[in-house]
Amino acid sequence: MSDLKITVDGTSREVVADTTGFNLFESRSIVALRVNGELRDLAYVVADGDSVEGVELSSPDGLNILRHSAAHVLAQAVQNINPEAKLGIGPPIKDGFYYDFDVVEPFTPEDLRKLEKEMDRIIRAGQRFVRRVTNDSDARVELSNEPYKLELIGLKGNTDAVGDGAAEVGAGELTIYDNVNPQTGETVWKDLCRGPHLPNTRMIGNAYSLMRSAAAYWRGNEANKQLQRVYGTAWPSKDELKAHLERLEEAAKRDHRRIGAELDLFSFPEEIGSGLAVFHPKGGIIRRVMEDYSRKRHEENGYDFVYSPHITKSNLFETSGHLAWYADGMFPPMKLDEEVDENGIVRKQGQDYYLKPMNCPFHILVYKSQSRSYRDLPLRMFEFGTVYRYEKSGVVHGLTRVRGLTQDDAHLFVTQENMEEELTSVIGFVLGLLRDYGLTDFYLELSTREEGNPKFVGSDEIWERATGTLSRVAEATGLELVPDPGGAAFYGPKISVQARDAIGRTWQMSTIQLDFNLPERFDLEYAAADGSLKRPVMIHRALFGSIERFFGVLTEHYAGHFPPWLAPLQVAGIPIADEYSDYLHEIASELRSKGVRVIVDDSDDRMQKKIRNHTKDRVPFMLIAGEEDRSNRAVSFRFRDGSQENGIPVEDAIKRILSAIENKEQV
RNA sequence: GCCGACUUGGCGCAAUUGGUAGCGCACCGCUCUUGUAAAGCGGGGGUUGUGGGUUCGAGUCCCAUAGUCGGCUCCA
Repeated sequence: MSDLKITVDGTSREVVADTTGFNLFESRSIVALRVNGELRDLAYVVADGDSVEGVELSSPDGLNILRHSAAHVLAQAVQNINPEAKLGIGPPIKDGFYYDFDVVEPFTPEDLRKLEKEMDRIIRAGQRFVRRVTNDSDARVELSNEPYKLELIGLKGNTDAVGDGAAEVGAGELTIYDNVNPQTGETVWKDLCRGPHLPNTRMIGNAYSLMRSAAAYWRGNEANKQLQRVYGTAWPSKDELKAHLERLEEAAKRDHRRIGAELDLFSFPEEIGSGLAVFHPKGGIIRRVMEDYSRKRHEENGYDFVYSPHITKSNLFETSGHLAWYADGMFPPMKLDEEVDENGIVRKQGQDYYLKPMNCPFHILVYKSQSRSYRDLPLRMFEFGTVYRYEKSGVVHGLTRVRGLTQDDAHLFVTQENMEEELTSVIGFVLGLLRDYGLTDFYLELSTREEGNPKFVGSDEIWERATGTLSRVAEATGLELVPDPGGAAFYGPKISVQARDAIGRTWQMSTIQLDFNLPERFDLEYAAADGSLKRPVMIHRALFGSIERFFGVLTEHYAGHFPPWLAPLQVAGIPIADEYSDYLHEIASELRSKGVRVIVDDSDDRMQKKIRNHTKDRVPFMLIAGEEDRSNRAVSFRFRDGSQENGIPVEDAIKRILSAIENKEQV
């Protein structure tokens, strides 16, 4: 028997024929192989010249294999319980997996529990995952009862069309995985699948859980039938599963909708309508401080402040093109009917008025209100512009997806020559301001046009120039740059700033869009130095995106522990007993005279109760005073995290508070 | 928009098979008041999202509608 020369984890080895991954790796944490760059089952029989690496269960590839194998077990469990269920696809996803099924009755929570029991049984049975190569025609016969799998076979090789189904029918050979009973050798279940899988079901272990079920369109297309999707999570160990569930719990505690109610910041009265928020006094303070600071910074950076109405006749959005592309996303028009006199003469023309979904056309009209010269440019118009968008009922979500929102919107009119310079300064401005609000970890996304999609208007040449400019500017920041093909607005490409919050989630924040299209549609001009008329370029940018959304993101980022400069109540004075109220009131008036938001809690509650109340309210500074403090003209700090500093001289305490506010420090 | 679940006093929750709506917190009143996350007693407040229907009788069943939640699709 001739020896084969292979490389194992970078080291050359000679092995006998029919050697498999099982022979090469003893560690049970190796669950699959990477052979010449391709993932394979451990049962793969090595060939001469192969370069083989072991895939650790806890590696990203290993976790995907674990989760995808768990998805197969789920599918088997579903079909064991309901043989009529037809299989969709079942890929691994972040933290888990899902599998789609065509079933008559949607899954209930009780169904999920039953399915977990059945999965346990399958896992304990230690079924082997056995790869079998097949071909289109054989597979079609074998899977004649699985219409969705048949459809995928038809798409094989067309990676774009397969989409999430790549786990089933990726490039290369068509394969079926048989689940084999290790005792009898009998195939108990099978699924069209590219693999690889764990060697057997037992290795899935018990660190998995079915999380929820929901409907999902077949192959992600709204025009297709909805299948029932079951989501699960799976981990190498019970501890990791527990940690994951705790992370979900932590995220739920930070949910801005929950904190918004707890801290009395905002609400969505049913009487007003879905996606329409009211800000309560405490939320109002945070919002006003956010806005005030933004105004100040815009003023310092050469922006002009403009104002525009909330409604407009339809022609404005016809010219801009928004009505043609986004009429569905706009509130329907207010129709003013034509009035005709008794002779049939039109006395008053009929008109459609729309709530504005965008501010740009209004700013354009300001631009057009006079002849512009190159000396006027760049012209930077800023507005807290309130817009209304008819978001589909199913997508409205807290403050992050609403139907009425206020954008911190600006439109910059620049010459082609200074466009790049202006973009560079805008992005610096944006990042600096976001940092002031406490977000510090960013990356950029460059959204570009999708070739051939008619949604994108304007010439190829213009798109290339705009995209090239944005990309140079983005690269110059030194931040990580992620491409987003097809993500551009219909009128131009954009850079968006993505921020990571305190628990590592990313949020799309600011967008900066370059637009050659609207200036053309509105026939914008300026007189160049040589006297000729030229077309300016527009830059659209919103820094918060929408104030509502930014408010929501900051709430989750801080988990309601807003830094003192934003906190609705900055200082709460808590006397040990009634007798010390006056002393605290004295300190409070001094703070108040310096603009600090402060109260003294002289309610009937015990001091312990007051500490509890103001801690729950996330008040950054609690000032406690009793005899000891008063006689030393001092005060004791207590902070939201329970820590304390006692006997601080009043003057120092005041300085400390003022400086934290002034410097936007977190405490 | 689609699929599913949910909707009980300000908030969080209870109400066996359809049979007179309860609790905690909060609120109001009184009493109490010294050191770091809930003092005690008493009181008021809901007809169960809204509109229909079934029934002798509905918070509990049916239909519609609004809103919320979880997904899918979408996000200028």
